[in-house]
Amino acid sequence: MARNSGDMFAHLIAVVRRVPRGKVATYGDIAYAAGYPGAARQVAWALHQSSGAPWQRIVGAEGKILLAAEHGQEQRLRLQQEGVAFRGLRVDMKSHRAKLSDLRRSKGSHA
DNA sequence: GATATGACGTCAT
DNA sequence: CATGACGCCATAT
Repeated sequence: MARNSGDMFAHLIAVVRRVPRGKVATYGDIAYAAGYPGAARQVAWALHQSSGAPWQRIVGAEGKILLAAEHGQEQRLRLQQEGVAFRGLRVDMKSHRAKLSDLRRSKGSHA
């Protein structure tokens, strides 16, 4: 089976869209949860290519915002508006990092 | 097909 | 914590 990049982006974006409001995920987490460990860079590409996805909820490792200055400012503002708390220049991942088990597929644990 | 680039991640210094 | 280096993978030229 081919697994073309088109499928890859679709899966990546699907996972991105699963990140709940008020929470965030890292590029690596998205790639891993989508089934493409190591494709963290492609997550960024997927966000470029797609529109409508909650790009603001995707941050770098340790909750660091990687976007360029102005866009980074916008991302931070948007996250704060969603209720995400910051710790210096990073998101308070300790409280706002989405769980991989929550991103993998809906369903999941049922209690 | 090769080289350079990028909203990455981890490790070493 | 900042910088440099390497690994990873798709895109642009």
